[in-house]
Order: sequence, then C-alpha cells, then structure tokens
Amino acid sequence: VANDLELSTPAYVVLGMVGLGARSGYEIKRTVDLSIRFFWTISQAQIYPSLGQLEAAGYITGRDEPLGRRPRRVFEITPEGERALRVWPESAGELPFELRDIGMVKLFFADALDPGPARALLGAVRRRSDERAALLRSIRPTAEGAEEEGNVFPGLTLEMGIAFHEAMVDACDAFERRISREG
Amino acid sequence: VANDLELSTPAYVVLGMVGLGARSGYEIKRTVDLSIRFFWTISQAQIYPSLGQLEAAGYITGRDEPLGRRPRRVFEITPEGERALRVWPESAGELPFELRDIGMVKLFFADALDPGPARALLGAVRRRSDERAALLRSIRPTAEGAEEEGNVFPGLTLEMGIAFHEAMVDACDAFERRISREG
DNA sequence: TTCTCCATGTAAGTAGTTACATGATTGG
DNA sequence: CCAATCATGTAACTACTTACATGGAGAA
Repeated sequence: VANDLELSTPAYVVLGMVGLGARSGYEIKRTVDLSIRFFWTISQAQIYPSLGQLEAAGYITGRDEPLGRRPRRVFEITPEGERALRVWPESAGELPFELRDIGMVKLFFADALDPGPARALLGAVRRRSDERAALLRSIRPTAEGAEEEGNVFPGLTLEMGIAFHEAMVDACDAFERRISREG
Repeated sequence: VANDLELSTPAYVVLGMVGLGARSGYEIKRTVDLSIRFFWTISQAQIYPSLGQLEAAGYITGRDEPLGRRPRRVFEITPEGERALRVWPESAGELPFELRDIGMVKLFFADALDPGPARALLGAVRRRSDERAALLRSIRPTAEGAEEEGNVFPGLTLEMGIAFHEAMVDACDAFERRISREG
C-alpha cells in the first residue's frame, strides 16, 4: 500500500467527503455544494479522476452498486485513508487564505466615481455580504444536527463565514456613517 | 476609438492602477502587491499583455522613457480610459466573493482528528488571521495618507480586511471557549 | 410525457502561475 | 564588486471550469 503519497487538495477534499459518508461521485459533489462551497469549490471533472487516484493509493475502496440498470460506483474510506486524512493537517506548513473579490477591487478604485455610483457600489457590496450572512445563518440548524452526531467543526467553519460577512457589513456601515458625517 | 470593449478583470486592475499613477508595468506590479493583493493578485505575465490591450483600445497611452540605457515604457490613462473605469462598476451584475482557504477545509474535517492536533490546527488558523490583521493594521498610516489626497476608498477596503480577520479570530476564540467548557 | 434528479465520464478551453531569458542601475 | 532593485517580455506548465455525451429512475 502506497504511503505518504503526494495528494492534491481536491483529492483530500474528496477523501474527506468519503470519510464523512458521501458514497458516490455525484453525492460528493452535492455534499461539497451544501457545505464547504463557501471556502472551497470542486467540479465534477476533478472528482472522478481524484476518486481513481485515491483508490489506486488504497485510501478508498470502490465497488459497483447499480440502482436498477443505472450504473453507480460507491466508495468507502480505508484505515490507510483515515490515517492519511489525520496526517494531512499536521504536515503542510502554510495555510494560504486566498480571497478574490471583484467587489473589493471596484471599491478600491471607487474614488474615481461620482458620489451616486460610489454609494450604489458600496450598497451592492454591503447587500452581498448581508445576503450571504443570512444564507449562512439559515444553515445553522443543519450544523446543529451534525453537532449532535459528533461533528462540531463544520459548525465552526459556518460561524466563521457568518462572522466575517457580518464584519464586512459593519465595515460598510461604519464607512457610510463616516462619509455622510463628513459630507 | 474602441468603446465598451470587453476587458478582463486583470485588464481593469491594470487600468485602475495606471489611473492611480502607476507608470510602468513594474510599478503596477509593485503597487498591486502593496495594496489590493489581499483580495486580488496579478502576475507580471498578465500585466504586460494587458498593457498592450489597453493601449490598443485607446484607454492608455505609452511612450518610451528609458532610465539611462535601461529600457522603460511609461503609461498614462486617457479620458476614454477614465470613462471605462467609471462605467465598469455599474455594468457587471454579480460580484462573486471567491474564497479558497485550505485552513478552513482542514478545520471542516477536523472532527476526525485527535484533540491535540485539532487544537493545534485551530491555533494555526487563529494565528494566521491574527497576524494578517496585525499586518493590515500596520498599513493604516499609509491609507490615512492616501485619504488626505482624496482617496478614501482604499481605506475602506483596508478596514474590511481588518474587520473580517478580527472576526475570524473572535470566532476561533468563541469556539475554543465552548469546547473547553463542554469537553 | 416530460421534468427533475441521479449518475459517470471526458474533451476542450480558460485563467493563471512559474520559470526562464536578459540586462542596466544603485547603494553599500 | 556584489547584492538588491528596476525593468521587460514570453514559453511552458498547472489548475480548474464549461460543455458535451449519455442515459436510467421516479414523480407529477
């Protein structure tokens, strides 16, 4: 069995999702879209090759389990896979926080704008974070359900998302108060 | 002169930086690294082709201005370029907030970890945001300098960055208190 | 019957980075 | 004289997305 293989982050995400009980490629994609999509995305075209890699490495085992005549391949994590998943967070040194936000870029250049459009842009960025925070708050019951089954960390990442979008809204409000005070 | 050309975001970033007074490709890269790099990055290999596009579109004008025998090409924004930069934020509908954070992904899966490594990971994520917030706070004097010259929006994006990293730290602390109380 | 969901897989394209290639200037 | 900085440009590569291709199952 291969050990300490160099796996890409998408492959670890797939491994982690299989570890949490996602069985098929399709289910992994759906689970990602319902959980970590706010800080990590993955497309179908990455999932199926990753599944192949992970199986070749002995980190998951797959078997055909068609539903009627519809083909389907389901996977389970192996003990080596669980070990790899536990070792992963310890290994890597750096934890890059990569943010790509066109809204903030536009705001950065907004001094070139007239007051009206500038305020509109600020409002759009504020609204975006406000809506995102509301969406994340609506997921809280699901996270609380997971906590009762012993998974407390998904709730932490959810609270982080809520916290930073609320912080963005607050920063927009503070700025708006300041510019309307100063004229 | 070409109008309402479809420019990519990197090209608008380059245009915006020329508008703020960055003259050469090298200076644009340096300015990006000192300002918007926390929410947008750009590499040299994107800047020089963008400069060519922008000049072809009539949004900037360039002329050779070597320093001694060292070749150098400096650019200025044109009135059309300024107009394009003002129209840009109005046009596009969506403002995607793209976050890619391996730290949060690892935290999401951290229930599979032993308590020790899990706490270490939480500490690493907390420290990362704490350091980032401190770095951003250290930039505040520069932003205040820009404000006195009439550029108030760079200060807003700086405060947003500070706010959300402080919010991440708070979320980590709240979680740590909770698990030490319950565990 | 028709829409949505379940399900897998890949080819082609886009976006971006890293590394290479080159060389002058400035400051210690 | 050596290191850091200023300066431009591109080829090769990596990562990722979109779109295509296919089709069964279940519900309305």
